[in-house]
Amino acid sequence: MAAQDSTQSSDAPSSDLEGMMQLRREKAERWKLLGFGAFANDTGPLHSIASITALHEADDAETLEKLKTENVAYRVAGRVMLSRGQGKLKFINLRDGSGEIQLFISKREVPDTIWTLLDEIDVGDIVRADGLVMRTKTGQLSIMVQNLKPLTKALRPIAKHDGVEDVEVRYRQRYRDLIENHDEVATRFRARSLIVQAMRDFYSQRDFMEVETPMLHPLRGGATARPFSTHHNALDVNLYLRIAPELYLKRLVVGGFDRVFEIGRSFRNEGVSVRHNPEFTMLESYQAYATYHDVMDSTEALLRDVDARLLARFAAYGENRAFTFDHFERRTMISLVREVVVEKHASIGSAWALLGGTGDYRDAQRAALADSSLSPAEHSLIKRARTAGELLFSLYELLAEPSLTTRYRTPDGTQSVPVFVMDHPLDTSPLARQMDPERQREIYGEIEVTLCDRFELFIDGRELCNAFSELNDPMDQAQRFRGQLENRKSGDDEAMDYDADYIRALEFGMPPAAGFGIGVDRLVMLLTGAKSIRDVLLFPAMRPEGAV
RNA sequence: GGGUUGUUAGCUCAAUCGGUAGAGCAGCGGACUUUUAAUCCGUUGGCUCCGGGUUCAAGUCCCGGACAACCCA
Repeated sequence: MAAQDSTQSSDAPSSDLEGMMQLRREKAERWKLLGFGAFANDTGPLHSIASITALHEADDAETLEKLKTENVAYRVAGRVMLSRGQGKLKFINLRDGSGEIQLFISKREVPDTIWTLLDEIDVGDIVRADGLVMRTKTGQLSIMVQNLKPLTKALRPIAKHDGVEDVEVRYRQRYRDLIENHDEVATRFRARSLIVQAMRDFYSQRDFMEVETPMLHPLRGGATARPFSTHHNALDVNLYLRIAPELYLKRLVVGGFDRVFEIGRSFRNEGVSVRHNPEFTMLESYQAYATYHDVMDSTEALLRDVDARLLARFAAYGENRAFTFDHFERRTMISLVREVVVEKHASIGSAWALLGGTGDYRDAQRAALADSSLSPAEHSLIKRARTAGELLFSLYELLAEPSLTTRYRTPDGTQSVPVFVMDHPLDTSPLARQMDPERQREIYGEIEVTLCDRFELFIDGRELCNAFSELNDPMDQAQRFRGQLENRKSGDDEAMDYDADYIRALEFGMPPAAGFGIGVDRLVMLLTGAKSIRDVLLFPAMRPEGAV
């Protein structure tokens, strides 16, 4: 080929990264010599690849031959993912946002300029092609190219298979991860988008209104967690990034929006792990004139509905599930603790009337501290309990919660069954409504712990949802806020602030209501089988990169 | 915070007891008109994560650091 003698000007090595990039820059220059821009943008209207394959996947070669004579032409654009030559033929796998199709290029069928141009097209480049649909001898649906226009030169090489595995590169350079590990990664983020859309639809269909409340908060509230701090210069005020939208959403319920929900980011200034990212997405909903039992029902409906929508589009995520949505267990926290204590920690059980023994929570606390099957760290958490409720909660977290997955399974033992854990101690739930004392007496008899109308949902070892009937008594709420301040004084830096405006809102009267929160990232992890939260966040938090 | 493991070509990975840093793919040159990770011939490419040390000799051993994964708290 005569052109090459004059154009192979580079003496850079053709194989290290800098050499490859240099060669690609030179190829971009040659696009210009052939009359094309290296970064053109006038593509005109295009057909999506998926629409073409959907339309013609059933057509046999003969039918397509006929279409060819009728000049049914298509114009597509996308990234060159694979390319192979066969003498005067060239095959290119082209991918756009909708799918992939093969381009069939014959020297006979394209202008000479285009045939020459093909030498300057690399895997990774973005091109536009015009042509007719056809089937190759082997039956592969293809576009027989009549014209080709290069659109964007990729200066960096991509791996055509064996995509990058290093998780650090995958998270930092997500664009590259999406290209090279397309099937796994792009599919999972499409699934995430669908899941969020399905949740939105679920609430919209039930007459919930979607709202957006502030992310910059003057006070810490709505959850117990360490916040990020920032400063507003013009107002000269310190602000926190929200740790939860809860208190603002309930102000809206006061204002008469009986059903609201918000999907959005919250921020917690804590460590990163496979289950934690400093910014994460929650959905919170509030429904006036409902109780936490109503919300349990709608939670089951939500999860089944969202999952059905997901599997209708991405069936593969339904295979080999570690959990089921066919059946949900509802268990009280006290019964869960009793179960475990009776089986494995009899000394604690016999020490506390609540769990079937004789004494009060201090006796149980002493028994737990003497229980040598518990680790020093577990002992220190138990030691910290200052009330019967706090001790119950600690025992639940330490003894009952870890075994939910193994304890509650389908009859054949293959899948874990979701468990609603109900009726938490009041003193660990500063925004929840106290259980009606008569009702508590009916269910539990005379017990040492004051309970509230709350549940958390656990699925396959993960806490997914948190919900309660809302506390709407302003005097009670004010007292709980004061309790939080006491906790702060005694060293709890996750305690909430006293929110006087929220109390004022409650003084105008909030209808009885139930609220609900679900971790969207964790739900996506669960439904798509992701092991790390970083696999469901497009750009997970990373330590800043050194030199690029 | 502690422990374990890892970091070698653009990508995926080798390298025995401390003894010349390799392969496949990608790239580059060539052949090929129905390929599917095409094939065939030829070929280029390395600050072995960074900094010290031991040694005639270090990807390999020692010390320190960066980053990551996993486990524990």
